[in-house]
Amino acid sequence: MLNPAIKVACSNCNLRELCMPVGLSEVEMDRLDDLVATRRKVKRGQTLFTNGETFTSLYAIRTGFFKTCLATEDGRDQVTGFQMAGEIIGLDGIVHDRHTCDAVALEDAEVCVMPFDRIEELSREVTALQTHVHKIMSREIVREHGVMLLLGSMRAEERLAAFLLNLVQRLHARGFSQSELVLRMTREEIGSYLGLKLETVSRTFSKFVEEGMVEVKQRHVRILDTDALHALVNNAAHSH
Amino acid sequence: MLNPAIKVACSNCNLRELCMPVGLSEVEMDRLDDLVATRRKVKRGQTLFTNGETFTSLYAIRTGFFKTCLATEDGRDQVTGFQMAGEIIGLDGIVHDRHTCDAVALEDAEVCVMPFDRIEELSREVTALQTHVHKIMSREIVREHGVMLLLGSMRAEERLAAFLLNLVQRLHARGFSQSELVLRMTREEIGSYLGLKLETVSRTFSKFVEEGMVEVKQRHVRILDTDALHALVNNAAHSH
DNA sequence: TCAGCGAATTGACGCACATCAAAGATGTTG
DNA sequence: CAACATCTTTGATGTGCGTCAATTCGCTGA
Repeated sequence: MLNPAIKVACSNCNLRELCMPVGLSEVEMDRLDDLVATRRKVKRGQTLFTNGETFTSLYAIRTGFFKTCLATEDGRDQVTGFQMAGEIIGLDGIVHDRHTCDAVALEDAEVCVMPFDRIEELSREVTALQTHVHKIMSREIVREHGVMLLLGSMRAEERLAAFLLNLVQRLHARGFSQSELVLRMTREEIGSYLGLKLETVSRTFSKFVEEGMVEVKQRHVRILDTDALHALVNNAAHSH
Repeated sequence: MLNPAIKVACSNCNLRELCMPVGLSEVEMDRLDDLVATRRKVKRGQTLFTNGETFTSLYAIRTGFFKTCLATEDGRDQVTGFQMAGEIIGLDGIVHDRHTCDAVALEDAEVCVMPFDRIEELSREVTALQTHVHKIMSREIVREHGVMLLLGSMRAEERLAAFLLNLVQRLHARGFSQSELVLRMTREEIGSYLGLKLETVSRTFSKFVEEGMVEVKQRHVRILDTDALHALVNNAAHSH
């Protein structure tokens, strides 16, 4: 630690528990510090990587907020996820050594660049890292299952409720409020993620406000009745 | 190969190129033969694993056809995928050492059971296997991105067209016809996967038949105009 | 302070798909 | 081969969300 200002290692990073395996020996931890080749800043609106680009690295988000989205030739556009500090992005590129979606910063951001060949090399030697990589990928698969459930079987209110609860839950895990959040994305981006049009997102917010479940002021959201939101998601009041 | 009737190894398996890495040395191939602990038969309608069950192994499908589905307490049910010979299932279980969905055989099936600890152990030593495992998981992530696009932005006809094209393409890769297929799942299961009701699936099939794009006799489907189906998927004729 | 602009809200209307219902086809079992 | 359960098709009707359009809000910069 001669010069902490320059060498900022994973072992000192306060996001460590989110990105890295836990319970490492000191030796292992030292080795993992080599995973991060460089840092990279991405300005709001800029892309971290884009569809078609050669895949070389995974990225751990240090600060900022991203969306990943799929754009098809015919002009369809689907947001496939929103990622925040401590989360890993770029996994889509592994299959074909080429990214298959765009990662766009929704606010000024900084990421740790982890060359994938280095990850593979190290995870052959550090079992905890190997397991960790597998779990990260599996977690992403399970998350997407949840999105499929949402898109395939929920109504607008249920989708938005699930979305809000998921966001606060993740923010809370990072030390933020359980009930207050600032949306980094537009109504249109929320809509794309949830398979809804922006007007529907807006109307659904308004409905939640009318019913006293949340307060909404532009992108500032305060959740007043978490239970009611949970009930919405779980009760599938489709019923007959 | 003293007793090929008993010891049926990956190295002899005709699905090898689908399940296993390619370009292995003979030594490596021999080692990979140890991956498969046992075989397991699953009768039609039976589950290979279920939500909540402890995760121990990945499964390579030898014969048969599976669906994976998520069931929520409140009675929602979402088919998250259909899997055929040569495909790997069980990846969802890795994160929490517990499966998060059900895998149900849609016809009598047989799978190769590959204990995951053994996979991890071997892939620390055989680089090609390590890469392969990563690619399989990444492929699943990318596939799910595609499903999100489908569920989030396509209309019924587009969804069904995409579904049929995907199925024949995978079947073709396994040596079957490019234009004929037998659906192993019900209209309801197709609907669940596509975020539609079974009646809509049935009606959409009927529409395709009227327009001369396919022939449908119950579960037997013959594709008459592949290009028309592709056009449906790509043209996003939402337009204005 | 005000102009300008993208984002968000709200309303009116239409449509794609869901829902409800009934009949027909298929295959399984005794 | 009859009897039954399951799956599929088709029709009639309803509705949640999309579409189109007009304001309104709130930020940014001159």
